[in-house]
Amino acid sequence: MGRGDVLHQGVAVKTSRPVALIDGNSFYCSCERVFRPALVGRPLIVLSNNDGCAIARTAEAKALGIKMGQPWFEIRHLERDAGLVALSANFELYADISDRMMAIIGQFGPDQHIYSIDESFLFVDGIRDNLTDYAQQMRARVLQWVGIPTCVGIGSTYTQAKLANHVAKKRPHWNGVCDLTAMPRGALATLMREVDVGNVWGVGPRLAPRLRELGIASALDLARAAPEAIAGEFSVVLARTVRELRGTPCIDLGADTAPRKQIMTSRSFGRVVLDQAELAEAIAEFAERAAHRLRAQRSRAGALQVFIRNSPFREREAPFSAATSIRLTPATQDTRQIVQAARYALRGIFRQGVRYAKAGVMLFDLSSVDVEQLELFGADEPMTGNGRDPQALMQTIDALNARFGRGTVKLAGAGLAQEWRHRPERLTPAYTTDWNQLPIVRA
DNA sequence: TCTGGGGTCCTAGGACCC
DNA sequence: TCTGGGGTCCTAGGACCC
Repeated sequence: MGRGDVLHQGVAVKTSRPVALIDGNSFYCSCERVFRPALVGRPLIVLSNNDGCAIARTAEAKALGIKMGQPWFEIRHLERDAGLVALSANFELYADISDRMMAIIGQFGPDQHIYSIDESFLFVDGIRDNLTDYAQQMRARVLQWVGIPTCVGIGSTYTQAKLANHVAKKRPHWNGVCDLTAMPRGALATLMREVDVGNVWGVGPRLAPRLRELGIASALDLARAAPEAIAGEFSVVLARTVRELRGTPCIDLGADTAPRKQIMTSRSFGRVVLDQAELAEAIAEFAERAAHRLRAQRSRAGALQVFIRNSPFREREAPFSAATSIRLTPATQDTRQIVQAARYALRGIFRQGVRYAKAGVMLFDLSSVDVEQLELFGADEPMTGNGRDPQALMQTIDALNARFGRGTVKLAGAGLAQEWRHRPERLTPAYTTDWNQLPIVRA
């Protein structure tokens, strides 16, 4: 337990502090609009990695009835019929704009928790201003400095802040900021009664119908349920949500610097893959990328999993999905060993005649490289500067790729043609991260 | 009919999040 | 014809131990 913690019914919880959740409106779409202002006011969506489905929609696109995750082929007629604009996801751009946005928000308080590419929690205790005014200053600065419109929700817990943010987004009269901590009890109850239980953070599409069957239909109903009963009927996780809705902090988001516990690289293919050799190329590529991300967080992997599958959407094909895990002993961060292990795993699960649509490699049992671990019965010597250090080769490859661009140096096994790879067709330039793609501004 | 009583560790799968 | 890619935590059940 740290400072500021208290014991609550035998459970350590944080004492309540007002916390704000700031997030970008239709974040990916807003990033695109920064560099193409002509898109402002038009219905716009950003498509998933495979140009497969909509993963971000502007208000105008939502008004056309486009759902989150809706397949592109179902809505592409709107391009012609309703002036819809669809762009391929430009994650390089979004990540860079996210960094800038988060840095600005961080100027408004020392205790910021970046939760996703477009969301961060910021503790706002000790602010002398009215919190709504403070949040409006934050929105104004983010909008002016990076061009991203945002909304802010403020509550006594993360779950309340999420609820407030949801309300701020949905109801224009809040003007983008909703502060639950400033509301009288009665007004808070009225507001929570109007929020569907399915919109509560932590209640997904499985739990919401089960809750409604029990007569728990709104956020208020859930807040008024007995946590013990909820824990029994559902889970301790949902019971925490109940307590959080009531204003008792129960969720610990952990440190932003904590390394990932698993690293996955997977892709749907641009076309059907039948051939084992081609599948092996893709697996090698995924393993190489996963290994790179592994080294970036200074970890080793103690195990690896490979999975392959056909499309779950093709009804005339029997569903096929196969996966296998193998141990990496000793744990490694060497691309060559990881690729070799992944190829070996593939040989164990490959089946001829399947029309493969997707594959992936997952690394887990991760441990820090900063803790030296030798194999108990192995002949390993500690890796010192004797010129044969495998880590040195990996560092050199990573450094070359960092300097000259991803894929400059890679293992031959990943293939050069990569016909399985999907080529995005509607990709905007890397406006902010590539000298050759900087937008030209004429005075 | 009756068939111990704890523990721990691991894994697969389910729920959620963005 | 065409349907994303990451992550987290928790639970239940089996293997195994004494």
